[in-house]
Amino acid sequence: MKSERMTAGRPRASSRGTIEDAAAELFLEQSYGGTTIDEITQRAGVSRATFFNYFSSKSDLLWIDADHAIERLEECLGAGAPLLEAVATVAAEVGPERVPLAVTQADAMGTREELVASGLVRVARVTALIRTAMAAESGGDRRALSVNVRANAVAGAIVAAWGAWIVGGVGRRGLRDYLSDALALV
Amino acid sequence: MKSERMTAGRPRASSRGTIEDAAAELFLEQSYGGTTIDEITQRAGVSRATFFNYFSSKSDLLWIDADHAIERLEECLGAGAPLLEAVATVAAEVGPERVPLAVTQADAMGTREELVASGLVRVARVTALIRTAMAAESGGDRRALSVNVRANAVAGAIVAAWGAWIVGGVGRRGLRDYLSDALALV
DNA sequence: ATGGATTGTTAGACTGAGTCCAGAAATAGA
DNA sequence: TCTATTTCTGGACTCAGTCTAACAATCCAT
Repeated sequence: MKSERMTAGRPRASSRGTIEDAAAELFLEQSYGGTTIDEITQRAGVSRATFFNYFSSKSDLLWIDADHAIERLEECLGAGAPLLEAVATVAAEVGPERVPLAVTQADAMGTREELVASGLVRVARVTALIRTAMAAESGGDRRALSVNVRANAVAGAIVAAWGAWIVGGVGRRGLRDYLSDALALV
Repeated sequence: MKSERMTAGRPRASSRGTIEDAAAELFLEQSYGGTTIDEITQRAGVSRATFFNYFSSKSDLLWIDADHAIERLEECLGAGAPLLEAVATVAAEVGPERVPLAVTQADAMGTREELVASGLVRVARVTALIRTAMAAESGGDRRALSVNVRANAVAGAIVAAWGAWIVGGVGRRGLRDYLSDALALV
């Protein structure tokens, strides 16, 4: 299902990782807004068109780890795991090294609109996952007001916990502790 | 404080309203993604640069009414009104004609990403307002996890109620009814 | 080997959003 | 009339994102 080399065709160069590394360097040197896709691909030694073979937008680079976690959550839920268990499972996989680039860039650029918007798109995805999972568990309509309200509350708690974990205690406490605190409130 | 004509300077042409009207027409004719800012300003009989005198981005046009409501909420909260009362006050001012363009355009737009992102930016603003209001009322730290979780939940309930009001019952029930239902759940 | 078929990579042109700036136009007040 | 102030305009510019046709590297079948 993944990138198993089972078929013909030109093999991928190491493009994806190279691009990620080049971007991370440049963002630290010049900030997110100050670096262009051209610069990233030049440093990566790759053509500009290749960038869009691997990422659909520049801001995707900021959320690589978050997107990975969201995919994992989707997998767990798709495999039939109950909601809170799936959340806990994914949270356990998220180590302290997984602080997304977006956060380190947040200071350097104030609250840039594009950063906020690209991050919120991820929040919306998580919320959608939770909504369908909750509807499935409770047997209710996915579009019912009560389901929406509760899904928003749970998603909000997860995001708040994740944010607190990042700003406050990546080293001190695990993400799971923050999560259980937050989820206890809803 | 507002736009009281008290000082000198060239008076504004009716540009803002003209642009809004032209945009609304074109969005209905061609969809949001299918119309350019050039087309909007041409139909409005105004230069392209003028557009950015009145709006900071194309997607602002989709959220004019929502932004107005958010401003009102901010005013009420700034005047010292308690949170739930301020929300109710603003909700009472929102009539059925206030269904934002964004919603009518949701179908017509091929990729809804931009629409979602621009809408979520508004959600984030509301959440920020609620967070500071809640911190002020409870005397807690605005950055505390509990405050964040509860603010997210309340904001999520408001958004869910607003969405249900739009899709389900603009004509049948008032926004206030949906709001009280949703807020009762958190 | 030879020749597809398939997939990754590239160059280049193109669209459109958003920024910037210098200057013209329209007003109020001195 | 002159000046300060504000809006409006045209044009040039940067950059993200799309698209396409060609090129390169691989596998497989003949």
